[in-house]
Amino acid sequence: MKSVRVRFAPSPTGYLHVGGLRTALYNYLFARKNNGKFVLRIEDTDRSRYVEGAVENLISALKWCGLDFDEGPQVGGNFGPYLQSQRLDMYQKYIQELIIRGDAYYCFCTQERLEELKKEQQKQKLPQAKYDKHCLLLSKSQIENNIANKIPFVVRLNVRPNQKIIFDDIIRSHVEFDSNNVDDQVLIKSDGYPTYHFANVVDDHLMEISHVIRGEEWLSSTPKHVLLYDSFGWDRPIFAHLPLLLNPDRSKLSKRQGDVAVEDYRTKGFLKEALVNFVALLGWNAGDDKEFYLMNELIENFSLERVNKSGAIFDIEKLNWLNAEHLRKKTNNEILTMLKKSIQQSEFTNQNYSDEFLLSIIGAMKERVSFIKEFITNCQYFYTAPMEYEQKSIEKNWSSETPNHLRKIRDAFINLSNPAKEDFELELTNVATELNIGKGKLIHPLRLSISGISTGPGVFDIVSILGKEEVVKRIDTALEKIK
RNA sequence: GGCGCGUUCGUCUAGUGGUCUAGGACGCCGCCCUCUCAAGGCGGAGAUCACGGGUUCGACCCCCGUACGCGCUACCA
Repeated sequence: MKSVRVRFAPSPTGYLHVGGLRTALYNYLFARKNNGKFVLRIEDTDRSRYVEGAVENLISALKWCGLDFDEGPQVGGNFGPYLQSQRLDMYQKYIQELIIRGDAYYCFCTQERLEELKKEQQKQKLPQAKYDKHCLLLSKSQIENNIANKIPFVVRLNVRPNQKIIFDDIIRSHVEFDSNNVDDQVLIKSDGYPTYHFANVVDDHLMEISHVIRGEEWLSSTPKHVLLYDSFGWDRPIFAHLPLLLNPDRSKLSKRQGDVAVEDYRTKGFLKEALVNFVALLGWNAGDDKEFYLMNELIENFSLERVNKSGAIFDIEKLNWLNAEHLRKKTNNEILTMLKKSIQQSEFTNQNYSDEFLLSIIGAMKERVSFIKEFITNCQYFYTAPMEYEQKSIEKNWSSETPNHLRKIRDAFINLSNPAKEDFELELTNVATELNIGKGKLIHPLRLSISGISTGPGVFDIVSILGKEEVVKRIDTALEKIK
């Protein structure tokens, strides 16, 4: 069997789209699973759409996601260059072959004539607007003359009528087109650059790509590519056209309806593990109930045969859940590193917290957060004393007796030397017994006093993390502030 | 309009002719645990398997048609 070589071939229009990420990921998984090569090729044949820095962005987004490629820009390889704009001479060479063979031809039609043609065809209600092969009739000398006179031209694919174009697709199985419905696609543009359709075929062949795994939007133009392979006498790669990623309204996933760039999710605080896991499951599953995957598990289990046919809506709720799942699977030390980074970007950037302190927060909050930043936002009281107290909790838990109760707790705490969590709890239990009231009557006001809110880890966890001095101080403050 | 592809709970999906009175997950609701909030456990609501015809003893699964959705229809990818 031919060795597996796949490619991700984005055009450098700015950023890595999550749909692009999924295409890249499936290519990557397929390559790794089959001990093949994953190559990155940049499809920059449209000079008008080129965005400065886009290639670098693409590569860094790919890398962030953990998709390292074996060949491509920056890393090189034996099949380069990997930027199509640097392969122009190769396209020239191959287009000549096609022209000589009559499978492609020069076309000197002006934009105006083309537009008129289209208008006319629409007026006649022709089933489809196609180029009319007008320039196919040009004689050799006319062509030479035009070229000599520097009349702009394109080169078109010469599609022969009344042919069935049939190809197989791993995901869609058998697909059939009638050549009468295939337009004489422009292969070389008037600026000398190839179109996607031509460059893609030449490059995939030259780069010995074994499997073309790409989005469904390419399915309709695959007959053109097949015609090209056949004309050159090249082996066709195995095709696999992936279902599209959709907006909540089922249209093709786009900006406007939320974030589409991998970078957006990164800055929002999503873990790369969660994004990759989530995107992998959009259109693929192993056939069992497993939903939590690490990259190596995806590689182990992935197969193109189990990719779905229908488009999938990008549902952020499930991504959130997966993010929490992945976060909980991380070690506290891994989280510590991320938390420190997050603190640097927060209002507490100037504070100096010990690793030990932060680690104890992580231990207390790990089950209660979905995002790293929530280790700060969901429990600000660990970083700064409460400025205000949740009104609802005051109404519910604060009575005229409460100040006296709290004073007793404070006095009990203050005498403790080097107390552990259990010591605080014991003292509070004693006070409750002495007062002949339930512990809850003490716990809730205590929680409110030291945290300002009514939710969070066990109150004794908070107390021991904050420490005796700080807790006593906060109780005093609360006694003053809460009337 | 033409061509192509698709259609199972709100969403992601399992399902390859009898095991489906359709399973799981997210989300939602309830209960348990409990000092709160989570996490966890248990349970619930939620899909006439787009619709209509076939084929078959039997169809979510096979065939045909219809509807709807999406994609392509560029000298963009």
